[in-house]
Amino acid sequence: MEINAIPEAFQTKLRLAVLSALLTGKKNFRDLKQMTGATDGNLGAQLKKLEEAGYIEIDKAFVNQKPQTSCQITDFGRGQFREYVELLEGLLRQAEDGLKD
Amino acid sequence: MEINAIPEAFQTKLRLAVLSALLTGKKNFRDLKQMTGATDGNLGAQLKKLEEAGYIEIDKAFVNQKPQTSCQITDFGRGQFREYVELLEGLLRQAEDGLKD
DNA sequence: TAGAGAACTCTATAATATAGAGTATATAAT
DNA sequence: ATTATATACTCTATATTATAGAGTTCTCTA
Repeated sequence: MEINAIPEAFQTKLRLAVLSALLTGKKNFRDLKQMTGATDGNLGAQLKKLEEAGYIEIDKAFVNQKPQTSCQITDFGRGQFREYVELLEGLLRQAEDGLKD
Repeated sequence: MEINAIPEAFQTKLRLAVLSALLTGKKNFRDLKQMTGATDGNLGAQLKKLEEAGYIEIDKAFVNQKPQTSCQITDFGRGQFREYVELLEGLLRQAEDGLKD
């Protein structure tokens, strides 16, 4: 991953918060809404973007007679997240190793 | 730092690229323009935002009879960068420690 | 006095995040 | 049967913000 080509997934609070939440396991729409404080419309829109980009999978089903949308991060999404963190770590390390000026 | 309150500085390719570049030392306007591929107007605008937010310091002087704008990251900026990386590292670690589902 | 280079400022446009209203679907209550 | 309720949308309008690009300022040089 290049610093000049950071994926859009990491470029808004909301998408990043969703991905972060999903790192630790499946979450449903309701959970994500509560965790992020997003409105329905916005959350739906951003989830769709993350899905289209291959970062998450969305599974729709009826649970206890209620519709339930459950989301999970894909291997790709997890990998991209790791790469992103490693990129930033690398930059920080470089800087702290004293390559100043 | 909270996942729901990621600073704006980290929310666009350009600002993040500028901060990254400055981590390893001072850079002037020209350097940053070349490194990021940004246009004058856009770079100027984003530098201003970073400065207003206290992430960078901008120093204007004449060098070799030419105006030279040199930018450096502040301690605050560096600290925020580190916090941001640590936040993401923490999330990743949590996830990899097997707190799945 | 004209020209060139650097680094803007300003403004218009484009892109996109967000809010909120309305909608579909399935079930439960009356 | 009809109405109500919950969930999770879709759609559209608005607000925000990044970006491009033209024009401007400042200094020096020829």
